[in-house]
Amino acid sequence: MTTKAKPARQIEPGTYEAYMHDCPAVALLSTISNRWVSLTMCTLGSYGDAMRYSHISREIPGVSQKMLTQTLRMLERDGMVKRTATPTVPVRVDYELTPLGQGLYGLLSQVRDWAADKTDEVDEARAHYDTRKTDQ
Amino acid sequence: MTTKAKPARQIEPGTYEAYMHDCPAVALLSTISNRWVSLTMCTLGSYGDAMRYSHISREIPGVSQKMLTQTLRMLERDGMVKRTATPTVPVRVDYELTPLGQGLYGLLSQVRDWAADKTDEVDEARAHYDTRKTDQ
DNA sequence: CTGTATCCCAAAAGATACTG
DNA sequence: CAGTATCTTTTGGGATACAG
Repeated sequence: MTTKAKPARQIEPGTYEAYMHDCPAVALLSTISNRWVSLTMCTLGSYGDAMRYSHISREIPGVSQKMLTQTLRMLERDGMVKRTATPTVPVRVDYELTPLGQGLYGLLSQVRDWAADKTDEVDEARAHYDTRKTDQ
Repeated sequence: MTTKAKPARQIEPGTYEAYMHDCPAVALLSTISNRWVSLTMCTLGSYGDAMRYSHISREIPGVSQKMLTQTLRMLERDGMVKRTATPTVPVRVDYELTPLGQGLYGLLSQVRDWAADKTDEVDEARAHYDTRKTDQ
């Protein structure tokens, strides 16, 4: 039936293959690996306290109201963010990281710091790449 | 990144505000915070050696050749990945992480492991959220 | 103030075909 | 094998209006 030498691939637990084919984990990683998600998590996490909607909005460069609301909803649904609405007039809504969200923030903040630290190095690599491509 | 003119706010260095308004770093963080970027980096990093194009392609669930090529190009340009073409027939191309890329992988792998570990907890949070929203 | 609801466009991504 | 080129579809995301 098959002409392939290896019809069924065995994936050993704990190997690199185990990660990539663990679809639920890949799906969650894909969800986290999103521009507005990481910026929102970093904003809430680095402030370290509950923030009002308008405050978050001001702190994230270029985010639209639609995307911020959408992202906060998703993070709330995933249990990363706790939303607290105070029924004053006008209404006041605060967002803060849950313990789960704080755990993720601990990792994302390292990525953020890495990015800040390596910005120059990456810029140089880009300039070098573009120069080579233009020259030849 | 920001198109609007910002009022001259005073931002103390080292504060949480310093991070979010350091636009080059935010831009780089936004670039990294991408589904195919993180999956590609995790695949290359966890394999720990050079991988052929077709090998990478097989290891990333659902990636199209267009997106994989585009992502690898971007990572190469940013200095994260080294591309080596061997002019055999047919051609053989290998990709591997640079030291810069390995540094980032060290952080992304932790995010990946976190995602694998917290998948169940996130699923529960989603189920709880959806139940509450349906009931009321 | 904090949203929700539309409309709409641009960009991202998938599918397919073709090539060195 | 490892792409490139082109086309189509889908999604992301901005603008606007409006409501609790």
